[in-house]
Amino acid sequence: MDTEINQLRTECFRALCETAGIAVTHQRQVVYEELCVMHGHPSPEEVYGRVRSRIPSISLATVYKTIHLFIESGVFREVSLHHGTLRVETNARPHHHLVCTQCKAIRDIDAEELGLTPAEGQLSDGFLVQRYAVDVLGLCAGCQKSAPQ
Amino acid sequence: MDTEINQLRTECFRALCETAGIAVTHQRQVVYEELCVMHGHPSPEEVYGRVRSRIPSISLATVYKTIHLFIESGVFREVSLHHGTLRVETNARPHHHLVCTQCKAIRDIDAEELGLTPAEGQLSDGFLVQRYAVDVLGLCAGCQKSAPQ
DNA sequence: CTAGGTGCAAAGTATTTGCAACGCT
DNA sequence: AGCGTTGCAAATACTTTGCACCTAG
Repeated sequence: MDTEINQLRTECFRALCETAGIAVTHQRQVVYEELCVMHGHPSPEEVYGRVRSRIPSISLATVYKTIHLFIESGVFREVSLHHGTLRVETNARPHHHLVCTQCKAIRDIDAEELGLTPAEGQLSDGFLVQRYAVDVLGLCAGCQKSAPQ
Repeated sequence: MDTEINQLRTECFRALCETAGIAVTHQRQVVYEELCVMHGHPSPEEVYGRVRSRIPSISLATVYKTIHLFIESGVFREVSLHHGTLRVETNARPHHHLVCTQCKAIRDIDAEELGLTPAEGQLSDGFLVQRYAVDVLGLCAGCQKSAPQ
């Protein structure tokens, strides 16, 4: 029976919503619960598919709105902060990215300046490492001033 | 005068195309040259905008095709391998991603298992680090077998 | 000469928005 | 009761595709 664990999730979710200052609705509750039990990195469509089996009348737009709300509130994260459109890497030097979580600006930082030199070769499960791409997430100087908190 | 440097780029580009086994066309040449002088992480639209000032008749579709060709041939990279659609991170533990460059599959790896613990705090330019997101790019076990080379 | 490349327009996918009805607080 | 939330349909953004014509090799 998942009843008890869902009961627990309901409590957690109410608390989360209170903190974030948003309303607790049945749709949000169900999207939250389904996300909690989904593994991997589901797309809005996949979430929609599962949620619809519990709330047949829900719309995809609501799922999108809810996911965005969760991300803004810090309840969940998105896999990549720069997923919007195709972007070409024009910098040929080995480098990583400073990504501002506020304004989404991306700045390059030379690999050696960042000083991260992880192990090469084969990982335990047979994954063959080619290279590392590091996103350093944080606040750029500008956003630290404008959003002091 | 940029004439000389462009002359040089023309040479480089011909060599690149030869290696990749693709034809050298005026459109590809110009897209290549513009990408070389653009900074940051341009979108196809931005590239189109610049290229159009030199080849007014070029179509956005050609720019897309050309960018994809460049990426496949390894002439340029894309900023994020998982930019397609919004994906929700359901794994609450601190972790990073093993991304297969062949089949695009993403697997989680615990942060401590990867053993990468970079410095916290403030970077030289005032960027305030919150966390690191690492993509380990390579070939998963399956793709190593199917594409031995 | 011919295989591959281009431009156009149309189609496809992903996501957002305006608005009337509805439900939480 | 009032404002935020929902569902719908339409709009928008981004990207791909089919096809006739063109061009590099």
